[in-house]
Amino acid sequence: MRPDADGNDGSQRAIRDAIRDAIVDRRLMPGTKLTETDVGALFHVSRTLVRGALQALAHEGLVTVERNRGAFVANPSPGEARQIFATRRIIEPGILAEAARHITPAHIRQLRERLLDEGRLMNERGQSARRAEIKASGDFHLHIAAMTGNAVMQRFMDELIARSSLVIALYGQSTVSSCGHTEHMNIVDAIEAGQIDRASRLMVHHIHHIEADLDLRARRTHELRDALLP
Amino acid sequence: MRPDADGNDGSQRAIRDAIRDAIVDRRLMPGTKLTETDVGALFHVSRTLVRGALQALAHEGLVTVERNRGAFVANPSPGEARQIFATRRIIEPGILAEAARHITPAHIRQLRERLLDEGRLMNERGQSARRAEIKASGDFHLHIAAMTGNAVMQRFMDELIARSSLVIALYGQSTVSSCGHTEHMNIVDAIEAGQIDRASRLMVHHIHHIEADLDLRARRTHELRDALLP
DNA sequence: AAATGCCAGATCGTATACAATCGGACGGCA
DNA sequence: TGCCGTCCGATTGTATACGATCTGGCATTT
Repeated sequence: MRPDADGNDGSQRAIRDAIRDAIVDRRLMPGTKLTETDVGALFHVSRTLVRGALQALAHEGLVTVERNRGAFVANPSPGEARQIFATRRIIEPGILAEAARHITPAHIRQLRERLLDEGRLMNERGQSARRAEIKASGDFHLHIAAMTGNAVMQRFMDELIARSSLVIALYGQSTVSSCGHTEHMNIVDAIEAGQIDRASRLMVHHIHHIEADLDLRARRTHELRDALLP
Repeated sequence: MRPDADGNDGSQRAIRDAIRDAIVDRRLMPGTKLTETDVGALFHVSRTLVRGALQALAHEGLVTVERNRGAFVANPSPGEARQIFATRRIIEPGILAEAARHITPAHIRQLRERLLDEGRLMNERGQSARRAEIKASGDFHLHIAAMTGNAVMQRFMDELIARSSLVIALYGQSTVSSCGHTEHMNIVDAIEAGQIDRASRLMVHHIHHIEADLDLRARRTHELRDALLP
């Protein structure tokens, strides 16, 4: 089911995924220049493949490309961040309802296992634990999307979650809100109880809470260029 | 080579847009091979730019790329078509609600003007009129999405509408349903009356009707390759 | 000293070159 | 005749070459 319909073989795909992971994991800071030659040297490939990967990432919104200047790790503005979460609030309740129609007890079990891992991560401290926590939190939403069996939707969600992770890493307060985990649990409970409406409402609130835990007022840019130019 | 009078990075974008329009307008039949050299010759550019454009279109789902075989105009399966419309049914009611919060009388007037054009096209016969009608119908949905002021959402809708147009061109019956136009009018009426819930319901039904007017049972492929391989 | 003009290095945009792969045609063989 | 293996042209995948453009520093001017 995954013979790469994109047609891109390992090389370009591998580069794209590696950079994406690095961005989402925040090992690459927003605004970082992604020089084609340098990236190519790291992966032992030519600029051609790197360019392809960067263009794909630009399409996903994780990288911005400026003509004759190059590619940079995306530095989403607060406005962009709000749009991302607004989009999620529109889409995800619908996804939940659709997923509920296809759900099996096995799926529920899978979700609960995820939640256990999530809970474990929550109790750890440190950078890497926090990163893992952000990732796990996103995976929860992706797993629900996967249950719809709708590949189109799933691709949209992939993009939204990746960009959300970037935004959270950027604007998240150091005091991580621990309510996300319990909210996930509540959502699964509601799904299992067949209370889809309630689950959808919980999901909307949950996304609201994620956004509310960010500090979107102060723009954390020291790059005047993209602070002044739109 | 030529400093493209467009001013911006016109070359690759121009090629991509030209091919996209051709696909959505159905001047390029699904399954048509898009040989890099040939396309490049048409636009007087090298394969490099063509490849970029084709990869971008592949990302949008309008083109499929098979490794070592090349790019083809997408030939969406009935299953894919259903996923596209299912996604629209999930997203568009939410878009409608969001758009309603930003709407002004000027917007309503714009929508009504669109509808007049649509009505005019409906009364004409012939291939090109039908194509224009499909396009106008999609534009209606895109305009509503634009009113949300949410660029993320808008990009998703761009993709969904483009793919929908392709699907309609592929699987649409020759007897075009004329109810789409009146449904659009009813939706605008509901929005103007402030009955957002009703408008959303109408929108869902409308999308259902569009899908119901397709013949998604018989796969119209004579390409055994992609009929047999998943 | 501040501002301006100019040059050089770095980096990108595009074209082209070369290698890898595929698909069809041709011819041998049962 | 029909089938199968082999070869060749066509097309793609990747790398490299070369001109265009930007950036930053240095020298010159006021």
